[in-house]
Amino acid sequence: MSKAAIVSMHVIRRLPSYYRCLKELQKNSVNKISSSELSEKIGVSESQIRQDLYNYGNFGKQGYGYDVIKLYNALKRILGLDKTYNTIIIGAGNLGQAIANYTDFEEIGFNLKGIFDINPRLFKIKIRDAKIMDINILEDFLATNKIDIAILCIPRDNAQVIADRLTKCGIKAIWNFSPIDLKVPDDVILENVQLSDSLFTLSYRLNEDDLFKRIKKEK
Amino acid sequence: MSKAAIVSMHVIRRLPSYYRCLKELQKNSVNKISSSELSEKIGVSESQIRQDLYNYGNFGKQGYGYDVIKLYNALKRILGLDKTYNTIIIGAGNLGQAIANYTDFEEIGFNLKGIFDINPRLFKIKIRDAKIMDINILEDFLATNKIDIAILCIPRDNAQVIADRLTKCGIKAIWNFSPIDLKVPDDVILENVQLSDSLFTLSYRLNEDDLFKRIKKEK
DNA sequence: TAGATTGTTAATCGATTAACAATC
DNA sequence: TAGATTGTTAATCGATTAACAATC
Repeated sequence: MSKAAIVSMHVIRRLPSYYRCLKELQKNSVNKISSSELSEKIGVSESQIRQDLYNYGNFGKQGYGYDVIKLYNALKRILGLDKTYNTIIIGAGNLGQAIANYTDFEEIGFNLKGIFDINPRLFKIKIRDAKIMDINILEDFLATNKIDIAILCIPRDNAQVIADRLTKCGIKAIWNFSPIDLKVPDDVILENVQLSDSLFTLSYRLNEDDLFKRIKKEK
Repeated sequence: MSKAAIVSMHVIRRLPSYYRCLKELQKNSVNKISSSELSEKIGVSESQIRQDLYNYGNFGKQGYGYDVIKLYNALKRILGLDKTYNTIIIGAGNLGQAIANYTDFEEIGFNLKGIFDINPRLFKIKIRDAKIMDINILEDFLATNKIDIAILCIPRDNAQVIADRLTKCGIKAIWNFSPIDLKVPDDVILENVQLSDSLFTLSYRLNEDDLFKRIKKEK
């Protein structure tokens, strides 16, 4: 089991798109927005937007709507984006390197402190400010560096073993790109990005009409 | 709007983890599995597994359970993984290149036919079998090559324009990695992988306890 | 004050779980 | 035949939508 959230995950997963929208509005110097205008932009009902925000407090004014800057800052705080986080990447393959190179995350406060791999040929290579290190020194590294988030980009087979080592060292959040349903302790936050699951969902939907035509015929 | 699915997306998004599990079982030469055993492995209730499968037909035997190979093949077919797909990647930045290099997708039938970018310095570079080409020839390329899925890995600002060009050329499925809520015609399938949204959800959850302590205090 | 829009409760809808008859 | 487990309907639970009082 992974840590359970207080608010429904349905709500939580909508917050980033609210945040993205408010960020854009703010950039465009819009001062004010109503839930019905937001609804149109984001594709979520206005009722749901108000209901979602209601979980966290009152950010609007009756008869007026929401002050863009105020709501933007509220969402930023709610999402924990007013803080910074130290991260490490496990696995310096294509995906690991791509994420290491993706400077957008750095800009918003996710600071990459190191990369780990088993391949000695990669050791001492630097990706931006982060060294690629031997996975064998993982425990030592974590004992002397305060890391908030471990980003797992390794093949399926080793993923659970590495996850166990990470949580044993006190890592409290794993961003998992390995195609496996990891088991982590109750107090650890696990966020999965299953690229292949996403791709399979796409191929499913490309075929759904045909599938049901075939199912109908077979009856 | 993007194309609506026949079966609930809740069900569809569980199918890949069923598929992954059955693939593993098959590899380990397990012959038989019951919904309650599957439930334990996947972390979904046995009732839900039976209910989900029920959408697509009857794959088990009363008093016995499911034949692993039979259910595996059924899921493969349901997910459309018994076919092959031609893909292109738009955007040869870090993420685009990482996906291009990710041979796992190729092995299961997603064949990369080309990569497009605006940066002339990248043209003619090959990533595995796929050339990086000028985005200006996108329309020509699509007129002469049957492409099933476009993988969008470009910055936010151009994403909608490129999506419009793709759908105008008859592309019926977009796997979108750009951090933007794209608008596509009703008959186009849009599958989003919002990496930053996923990371924001993670930072939210790292802070949720504190957040609610603060909210409580403010009352 | 009148109009607008939030905050918040109540009603509805849909997804999940429970139950059990069918049947291997 | 007895035991087990699916297929399938019914009951429950939770999420979304609707409604409207509060109030700017």
